[in-house]
Amino acid sequence: MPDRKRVPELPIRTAVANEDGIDFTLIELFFFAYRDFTSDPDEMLADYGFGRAHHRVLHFVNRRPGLTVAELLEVLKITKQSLARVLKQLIDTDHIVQLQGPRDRRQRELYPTAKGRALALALARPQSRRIHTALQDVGAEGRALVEGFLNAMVNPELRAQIDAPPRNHE
Amino acid sequence: MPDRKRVPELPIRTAVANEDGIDFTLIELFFFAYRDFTSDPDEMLADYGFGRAHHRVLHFVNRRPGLTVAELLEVLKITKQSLARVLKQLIDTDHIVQLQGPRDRRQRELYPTAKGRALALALARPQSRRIHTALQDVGAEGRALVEGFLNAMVNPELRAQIDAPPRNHE
DNA sequence: AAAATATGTCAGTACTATTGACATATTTTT
DNA sequence: AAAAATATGTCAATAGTACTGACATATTTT
Repeated sequence: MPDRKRVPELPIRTAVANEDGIDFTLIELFFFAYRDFTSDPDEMLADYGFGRAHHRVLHFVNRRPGLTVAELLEVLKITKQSLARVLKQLIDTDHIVQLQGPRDRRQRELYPTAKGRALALALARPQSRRIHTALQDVGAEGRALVEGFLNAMVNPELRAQIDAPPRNHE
Repeated sequence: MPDRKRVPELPIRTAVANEDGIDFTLIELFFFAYRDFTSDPDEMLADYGFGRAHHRVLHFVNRRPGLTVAELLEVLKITKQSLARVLKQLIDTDHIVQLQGPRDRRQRELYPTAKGRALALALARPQSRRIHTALQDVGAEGRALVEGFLNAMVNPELRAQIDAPPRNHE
């Protein structure tokens, strides 16, 4: 009868490389790049008692002023319960205002205030600077290519949403 | 005497574009790209009762077998209390084993098991496929450029860490 | 008038992260 | 040899972001 006690599994001492056609290099780089990309605004947000979720809401409300709560949930892919606390805080602190929908009065259109616009720009500034620097390192023709790459990384179903150009409202 | 009651802030109805030299397009794309990039493994991990943190630990232990707990904390930039639960679960489920450091017996070297290696590869597969497809859309010469871009997005202090090629241990 | 929709809210839970405090084993310094 | 520093582990409390499920209200559609 075999030993049913716990046999320690054997350690594998060889590193995974880019084997099996798996691109570990870019997987890892993407992780580091995104982490550092979000680190600058994260630090600034802490001063307001805000987190990354507030940034995202603020970003999209500034990009698509007048979007409804439902549209925002759709873009962010979160539930309304998750949004509730964050949105309430942004409204209470006068970064965002809600207006009753003109056609459908059940809807709440979301707009940034001057304060909310200013914060969104302040948060985006270091991120944009980082991107700009990274693109310089890569040559001028790189921008279109990087944009194409990032775009192709997004699920196809969602691309329509993204391509929708930010519009001014009413 | 001015009204001290709450005056509703005025809504701004114009969308932020890529004004002030701020690259909102790429900021937004980077957000969507990373979200979808992590969505495939996230779904798989749910089947194990694991989260994204488990994935990251598994990834780096497979990439740098034999790294110590302190080295792992340094790479992930989290605290040992955050790591504790996740690492314990991975050890209890035989995805990772700990060996006493040969030189310094206080250290715990972390190694993947066959099971842990298999899971790491399974999680990386859809991510790699996504990257591969995105690169195809962008042309063959694009890969080096994308790698350069992502690399330049990382904080310079950390680049040494990344460039350290995954090594086989002992 | 009834059903569907848009929003808001309450309650409970999970995951990942934090800080602070303390314990143990081991190595380094004095 | 004793003291200090280091590597790891663990306990407790807290925060931020997310989830599901349930229910309430106002409004629009059927």
